[in-house]
Amino acid sequence: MKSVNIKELARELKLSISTISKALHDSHEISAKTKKIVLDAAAKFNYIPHPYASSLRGKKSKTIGVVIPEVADSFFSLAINGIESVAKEKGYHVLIYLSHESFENEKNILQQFRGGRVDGVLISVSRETIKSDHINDLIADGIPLIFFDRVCDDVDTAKITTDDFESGYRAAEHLLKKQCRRIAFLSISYSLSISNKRLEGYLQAHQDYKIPADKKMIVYCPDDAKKNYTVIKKLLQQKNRPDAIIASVEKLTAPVYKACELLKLNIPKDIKVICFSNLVTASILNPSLTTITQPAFDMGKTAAKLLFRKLEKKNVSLKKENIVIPSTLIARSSTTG
Amino acid sequence: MKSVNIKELARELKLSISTISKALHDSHEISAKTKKIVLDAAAKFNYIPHPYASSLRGKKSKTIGVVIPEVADSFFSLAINGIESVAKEKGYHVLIYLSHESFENEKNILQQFRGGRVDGVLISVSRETIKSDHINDLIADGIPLIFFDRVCDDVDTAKITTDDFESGYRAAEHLLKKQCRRIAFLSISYSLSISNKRLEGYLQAHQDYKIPADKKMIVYCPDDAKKNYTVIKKLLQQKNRPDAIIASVEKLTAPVYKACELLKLNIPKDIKVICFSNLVTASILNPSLTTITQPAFDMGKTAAKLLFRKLEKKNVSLKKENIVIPSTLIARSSTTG
DNA sequence: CTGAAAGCGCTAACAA
DNA sequence: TTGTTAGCGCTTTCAG
Repeated sequence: MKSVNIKELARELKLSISTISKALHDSHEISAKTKKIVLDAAAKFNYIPHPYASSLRGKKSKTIGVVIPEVADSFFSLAINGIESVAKEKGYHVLIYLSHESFENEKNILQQFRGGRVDGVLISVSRETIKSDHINDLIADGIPLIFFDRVCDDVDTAKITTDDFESGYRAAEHLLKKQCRRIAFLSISYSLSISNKRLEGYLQAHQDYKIPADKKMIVYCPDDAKKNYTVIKKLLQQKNRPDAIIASVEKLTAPVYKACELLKLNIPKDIKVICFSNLVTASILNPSLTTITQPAFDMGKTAAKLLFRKLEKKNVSLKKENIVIPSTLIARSSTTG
Repeated sequence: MKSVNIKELARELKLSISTISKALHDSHEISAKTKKIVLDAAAKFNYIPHPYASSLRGKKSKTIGVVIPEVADSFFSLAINGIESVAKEKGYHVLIYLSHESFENEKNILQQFRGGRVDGVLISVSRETIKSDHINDLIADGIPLIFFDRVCDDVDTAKITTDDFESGYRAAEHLLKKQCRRIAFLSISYSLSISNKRLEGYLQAHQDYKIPADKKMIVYCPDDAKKNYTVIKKLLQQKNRPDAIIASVEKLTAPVYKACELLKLNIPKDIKVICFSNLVTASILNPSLTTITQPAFDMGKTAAKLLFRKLEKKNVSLKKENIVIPSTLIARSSTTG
């Protein structure tokens, strides 16, 4: 049956629109009897409030915006699951936007948010993002925004991250302890928080273990599977080739394995591999892959929870809020032996 | 700078609200000079129209709803990419809802859509969905809805699918030609369109090749990784165990590989495996996995394009519209030898 | 070419 | 306890 609006419902019941509205909101100024009549009729006539009318009136959209670089990635899809689980519980709706790793896209998306489409924003910035005016502008407009995973350090708002420095350290340490001496680090950005912190951890481990880190072992990979394959192949073909690889994101797993296969480099004998990854298939790869597994679902969930806390209570502050949820190194065959 | 609304902009320019609105919409009744003044001021004062006010007035939300069973799945995340690519081009926003394979959830989500939150819907139904009243109700309310991948056959609206029957056939044929005689088929639902069509193809191939298909080889897997593992283990432990497995969805890959590993069954020597999968890692699994790869991105893109065609021209009909985009069998080591 | 005014569907202050 | 009314921000007749 066609659904009906509040006006039609009022006409049907010969009650005023406001009585209906109040009854529907269980207002104390409405008698129990009337409430029941209204509720029954609402069900019967299939009344569904127009969300945008309420939003316009009430200045809240019951919608949050989520901005991520891409969705075809285990980390981000699991994070969405976490976000969705709490949004659903709170009766909120989730608008998802993909920056596709482009700063320009990200800027346009955030600009749109300033019109009132969303009550709050959860973002993991693009690999290109170095300026943060677009983010500060949004926050200045009164839209609460929380970073998860990929943050802008210079923006003073809540950040949900994992222990990137420590993870980078542990990854390098794991390999150094296995006597690797030329550990390549595959980064995806010169500016990205996660890349840099993971890299710093990697460097610190080298320092602590008194192994010099070769600048040539730090390689930047573009956002293009084929190009990455080429870059990695070149890295592995140089005369002083690495004896281990740390790939800082999941996307790099396949090109690394492929390149090793092509060059007949045995993992782990000729070269050891660790990836930052949430791939379910890590354990059934050939060979099974040692991973730094991030708490993707939890990070999304935590970010969303905090956002809703802010949305529900005006006086909650997001400033200086920094939650770090640790990642786990899971050792498998790609670094064994 | 704080963004401004149309009223403030009007006051600022000493023009009427309606003039501003018309100028912003490039109306022919406004002089070029005024248009320029308005546009400049809009940029300067950072005017962003309130989307919900426009929606309320114009009866269109510029938003589409996407309902999928889950997002942490290569097929669906790639389909989202396809959908998003055209939504972005059209200036539409994408609300994503997860049914988590629950009919109840799906029903609630669609019920919400009846209030005017979205202009159109793209859906891939849950594995539990057998009734389709919730879908017909929505369509009856005038919300265009298009199925992609998982459809309800009894609903007369557009459906974007892949060639499930043929894919099931090809998968079975591929294995039958390699002398497999006890091919297990791992299904995820008794009712789901994709499961049934793939299964029918599988059965047809058996018939064509004059190989009897054993009912015991058709196994239903729940939506739970651990339980699936158990189910598959049991399947492989029976005395007359299968010599091949067709897994009808990506999620089943890991449990199949794990179970084989545990039972020391060599893939492909002891048992061959094909999965319906869009996993990027298929080619680097141990052994590399023969897949039926679906045109996920294209399916999402095609579904979205058709929806927008409908949204843009009222006279487009979605009835009897059936687009089938073929899948590809990619033979790899899991079925070789 | 520009402006006044109605109204999209809803909520809430104020009246009755 | 119920009803009247104003107005959220915008678009769109209709007048001027």
